[in-house]
Amino acid sequence: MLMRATLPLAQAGTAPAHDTCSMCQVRDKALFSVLPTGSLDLASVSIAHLRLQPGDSVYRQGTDGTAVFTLRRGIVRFERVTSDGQRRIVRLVGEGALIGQESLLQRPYADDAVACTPVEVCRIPRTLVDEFGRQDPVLHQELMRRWQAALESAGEWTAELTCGTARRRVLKLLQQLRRLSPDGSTIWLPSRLEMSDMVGLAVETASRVVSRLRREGVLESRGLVQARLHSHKLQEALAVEDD
Amino acid sequence: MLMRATLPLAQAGTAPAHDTCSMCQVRDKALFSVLPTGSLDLASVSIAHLRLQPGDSVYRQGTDGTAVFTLRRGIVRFERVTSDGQRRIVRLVGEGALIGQESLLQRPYADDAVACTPVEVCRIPRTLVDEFGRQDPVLHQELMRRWQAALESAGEWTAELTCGTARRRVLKLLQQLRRLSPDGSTIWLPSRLEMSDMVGLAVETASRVVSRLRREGVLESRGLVQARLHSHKLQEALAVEDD
DNA sequence: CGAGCCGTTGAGGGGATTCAAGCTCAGTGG
DNA sequence: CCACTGAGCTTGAATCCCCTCAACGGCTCG
Repeated sequence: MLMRATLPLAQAGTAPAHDTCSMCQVRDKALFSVLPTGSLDLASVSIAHLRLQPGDSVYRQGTDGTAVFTLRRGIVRFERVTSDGQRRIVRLVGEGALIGQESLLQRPYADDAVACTPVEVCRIPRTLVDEFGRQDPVLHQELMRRWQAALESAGEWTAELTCGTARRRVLKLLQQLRRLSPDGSTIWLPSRLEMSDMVGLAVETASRVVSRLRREGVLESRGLVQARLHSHKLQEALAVEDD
Repeated sequence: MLMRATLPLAQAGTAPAHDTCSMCQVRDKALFSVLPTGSLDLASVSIAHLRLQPGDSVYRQGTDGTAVFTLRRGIVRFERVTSDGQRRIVRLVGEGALIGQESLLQRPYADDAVACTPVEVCRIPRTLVDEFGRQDPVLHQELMRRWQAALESAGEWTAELTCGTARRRVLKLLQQLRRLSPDGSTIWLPSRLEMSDMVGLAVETASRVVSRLRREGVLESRGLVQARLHSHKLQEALAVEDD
């Protein structure tokens, strides 16, 4: 539930973050990709590398944020509790995403950000972003791009995942999950409870739909949290559903 | 005080804005509120003031945007068409909002932006924002704040308006509409079709719920598109609904 | 090995949709 | 002046999809 170990990369058995920023695996997707490589030596010092297990929070809604996070690996969900006490998952993000941007505006975090899969994030202090921002205004441009991407993704979530039949919603969700998976065909398969909170259905309904999709060969379970997804069958099923 | 603007979008005048920017009625809410008053004389020249009727588009999804808009009066909705051909309204904004920010990133508009009520907007060319941004970096800060506000509002829309019973969704929608109304008790009452596209229900269901709320005294119609809303009864009804 | 969690499946009921018919109201033209 | 028309709102009846309640099996873990 709480943030697990704040393991620097050094303790995790790899080289210290110090010299890894400039050769980061998600370097080209990350926030600082717009900066010249040289700047990153400076950055590495104050950036912490964290690992989280599924269910761990990156941060909690309402907390005063002092850092943004770059998602290096895994999937993170944004969730909040509605006024009638239901949990709703309002968006998912994958590798390369920047999360907790509101902290740059000195606002409290708007949602809970929770690891869906094993996750690695880089914790970037707000002050560091401010500093780089003063030096190189192009960083602001990049930040705005991130915000816009988040906004568009939120719009699509609302439009595609919150209406239509149970079957269609789940199919659309699978489509989303495929986009978030680095691997093309193996996806993270959320628990039925998580799925139900994403698409606004009862747990049992989600289970029924998934079971049927499995029988139809759209999906093959690979353990509890992974599945092999047959994209063409998915598209077929969606095409039928969409008329 | 208010200027007459030309009706058709294409030939909307630029001239009259000249002396109004610095004494704009939404000056303190608008994007340029962060700039010193003096700067605005410059701004007024290229800013056009437009009037739109309900149903008119501010801009269309996919269009290459060259301008952002400040909403001076009225309510604007963002809508898109889902892959199965349904229209979905994903967010509403009211007075003082900045819309079409994606144009600042030279991205096409993400949704259709449509006037819900009679609307007045100021069309601000991208180049003008760029220019001010170079002069005064605080403008970027303000833009980011706007993006974050939009994102949070989108999150709440998804969380509160897309699940639960029909009655609860409509009640929550009324709550939103009250927030968007300058007047505390008289709100814009969307058509049943619009409501159904906002909360993801059938038109008939929306109609049934609204009729019942009217019988219960939560709502009193004032013509076709306006209603008097009894806030305390609304809160009561929501409290019951939320357990 | 029992407890607890999660997933699955069945049965039944309820809320929303669908289909359909009137209704009001504004605009139109005879 | 008023019938005619069409669009939007309302309401009824029947249907269906999803929710709720419930039972059961597999799995992990103490």
